[in-house]
Amino acid sequence: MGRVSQAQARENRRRVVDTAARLFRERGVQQVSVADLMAEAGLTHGGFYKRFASKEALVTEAVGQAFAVRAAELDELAAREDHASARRDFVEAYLSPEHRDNPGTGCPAVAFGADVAREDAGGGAREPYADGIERYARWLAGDGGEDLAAVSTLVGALMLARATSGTPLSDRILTAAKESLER
Amino acid sequence: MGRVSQAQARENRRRVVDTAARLFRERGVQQVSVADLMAEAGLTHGGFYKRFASKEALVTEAVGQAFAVRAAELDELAAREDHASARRDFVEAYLSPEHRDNPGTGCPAVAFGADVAREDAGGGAREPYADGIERYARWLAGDGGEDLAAVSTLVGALMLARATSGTPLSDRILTAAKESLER
DNA sequence: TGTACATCAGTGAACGCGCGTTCACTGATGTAC
DNA sequence: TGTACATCAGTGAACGCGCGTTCACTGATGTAC
Repeated sequence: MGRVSQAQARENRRRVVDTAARLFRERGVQQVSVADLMAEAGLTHGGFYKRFASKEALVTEAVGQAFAVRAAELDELAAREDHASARRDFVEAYLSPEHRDNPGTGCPAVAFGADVAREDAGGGAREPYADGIERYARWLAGDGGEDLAAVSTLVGALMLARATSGTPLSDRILTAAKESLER
Repeated sequence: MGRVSQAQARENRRRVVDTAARLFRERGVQQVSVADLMAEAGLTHGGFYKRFASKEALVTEAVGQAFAVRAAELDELAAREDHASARRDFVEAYLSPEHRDNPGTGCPAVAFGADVAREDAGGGAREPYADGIERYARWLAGDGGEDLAAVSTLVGALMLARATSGTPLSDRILTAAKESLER
């Protein structure tokens, strides 16, 4: 193939991170090989280590990227309507069957939770993860405080709904959490 | 070593399941090899397939076993005091730093959540998992109903506290969820 | 109760496979003049 | 502006390793008589 322009190289790298952010959330970090990932991004696996120090380094970037996209969505929602409406719309979308069934573009806190929890304390993904959670909590409170209980309810309900997906319990979890948060 | 008595064989099998229930929760299913597991149970890996159809089948048993132990603990707690006190004690213990820091003997809903969510809908672990969640929810309600929102808050807070463990945010999550559930 | 033998729990080496990572190579891009 | 050459993004084969699983074997247990 030969050398590729610097602009194209940057674009390729960006596409690898975006693809990782999606695939890691869909299947879990362990179930996505470097070769899978690169193929999905339209490249071969050999070049991976020209751009990333290791698979683990990519995980850190993918976590940061996924949270950054989410933060932008939250800001956009907040800009469009008053806080109470924005919060209601967000909770509604978060606890919807669509969100449950599409982890690839969904909440990084749920999708990366187990992986980050098992990473050693020194692992790089813990920092963007914690920042993302704080941001969720402040956004939900809306008054400068942080609503960490609401974040817990949202995240827990989505994880449980996914783990029980296919059983009638799954929808009941989403509904119960929604009612509890809109009270 | 030669043949071992039937009683000893049953005991060995039980120890493998118990060890799996602990190690899978501590490190995650993928990070525990069959050889690791058998060594930790004091056996060699070769005999594994005399007792289990596959590693996946053991996961299903380990999930069921972990939830069964938890259910027994809940029943014992409920037998000792009135529902309000039992619930308060349970929430307190569930959202403690000790529980956060000891996943091996802790809540299976959190430890197995990601693995069960990614298992195909036909996977065997989904059923014991969903049963375990229903049991939590009914126990927390105490009146014949089910408090799925409270389960979501508990599970979400524990997962987030583990993923942010080592940062000051982790303790704040536990405290916020506790206050929200004791209101 | 004692003996002979079949059973089978557990052993340890081996298998095939996929993974993360490395590396020599290609050839278009970027740059020095 | 045009030319010569150095750079380096991406390729594809190869590496070592660990994993889930299989299997021939050992020898104490269990049982038929």
